[in-house]
Amino acid sequence: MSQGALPGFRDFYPDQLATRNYLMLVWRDIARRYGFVEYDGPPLEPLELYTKKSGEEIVGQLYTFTDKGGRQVALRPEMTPTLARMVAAKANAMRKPIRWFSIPQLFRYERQQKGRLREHFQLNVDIIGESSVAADAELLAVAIDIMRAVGLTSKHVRARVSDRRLLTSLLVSAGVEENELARVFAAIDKTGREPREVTRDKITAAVASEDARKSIERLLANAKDLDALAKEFASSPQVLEEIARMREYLAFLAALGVGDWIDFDLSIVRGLAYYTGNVFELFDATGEFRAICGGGRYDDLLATIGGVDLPALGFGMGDVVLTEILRGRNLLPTPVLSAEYWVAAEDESMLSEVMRVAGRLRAKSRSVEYALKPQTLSRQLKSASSAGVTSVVLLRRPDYQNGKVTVKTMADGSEQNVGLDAFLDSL
RNA sequence: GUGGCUGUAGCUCAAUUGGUUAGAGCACCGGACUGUGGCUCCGGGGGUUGCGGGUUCAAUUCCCGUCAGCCACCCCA
Repeated sequence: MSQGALPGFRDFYPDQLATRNYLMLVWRDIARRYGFVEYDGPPLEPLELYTKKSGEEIVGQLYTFTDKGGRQVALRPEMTPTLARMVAAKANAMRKPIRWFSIPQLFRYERQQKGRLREHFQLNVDIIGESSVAADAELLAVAIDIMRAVGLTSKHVRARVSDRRLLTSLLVSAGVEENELARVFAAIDKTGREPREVTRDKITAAVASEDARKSIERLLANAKDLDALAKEFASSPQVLEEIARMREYLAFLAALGVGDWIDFDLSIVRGLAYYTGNVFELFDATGEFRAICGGGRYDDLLATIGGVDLPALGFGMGDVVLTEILRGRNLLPTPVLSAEYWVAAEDESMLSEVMRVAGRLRAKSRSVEYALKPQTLSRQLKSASSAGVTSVVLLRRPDYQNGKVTVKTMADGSEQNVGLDAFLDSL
């Protein structure tokens, strides 16, 4: 075997690149429909851009090196810090809310596995400078509309939504102490993926109060039932306020036409520490794939990174998992990699005439191939056929001298003798 | 970082209890069907059996290591 790409990195052969381009086309189109504009930043950033937010431990998962100027640099593992910097630099000058999206290639030095490589392309969609619930609904609608655009339905994909403010108010109301919250969050985040006993053990370890633990049990039992939670914890005004916010969010999502994709699920917490409010994930309904997309509100992050205090929310959607799902469901379009026309000549000495005709077709924006070496007509047609062109423009010496060519449609073999000029004008 | 499974041509797979120059289909290139493709037939290129050691008269086949891939854990994009 010859050596391939580095582990976790991909070679994109033409058909694979066509798939990637297709996805990006959809991403750009849907983002555009929602009024988002595209930006980009450098793939290489100062290391401290990432350590400032996440601490030193993240360095182990970054591609880092010292450049020739002695700077510590890293290949970007996520886009948000770059976004924060760019927005912060011109925050005052920009109309709010800012609706930006980007499709960066991101890098992470980790053991690769299904749906997760060391490099991927990720759509990032962010709204900055708007704290209203409508913004949260708008953001999630973008992600769901992308699912629709690639042919997935609400049966295939579910959006699970929650809100850390709601979860926090519920836990506080249940009697969990401030300093216990983080560990309870972590335990709840894993609820769907590990046995109930493990979750219970973790909560027992994290929470001192017996009563609080019992409340958490009831809370988890009703994690997908907003009405039940409202009833159960009706004594807390804080909880009721948060539930009202969630109801408004769900109502807005319905108004945006994506209501049937949504499942309320309090156990969605998301690993990233910087989420402050609404959080959501998009999952394949069969559960055999990783999350397609994840995001939420991070109102404090811009102040931390960029030094500008603006509320913000966003999501990331990677190309790897989405491509796997679409391939599994046979929803990837067959890429068209063939030229439209093949110019052939009956007479092997007519190569320069072939070139002239090819040139005129190309000037008409048509994609054209022809045999680069002298070949029999039989061979040329064989090549044209295997190249997959839809039509062959055939030159015969006497006809061509009279300005005529034969246009052959490969699908049915039909031929038409036409004037070259008229044919070109018809394109 | 931990553990399990796997590794033969570009792809999908063969190769009798370890036994002679590792085969086939598809793909690719070319020829024939005497200058209009898709069919058919013929031929060709392409493998130090992932790599490195070991056991053996003999290793694709057994053992060890290593690399890579897949899966799970960890962690998250």
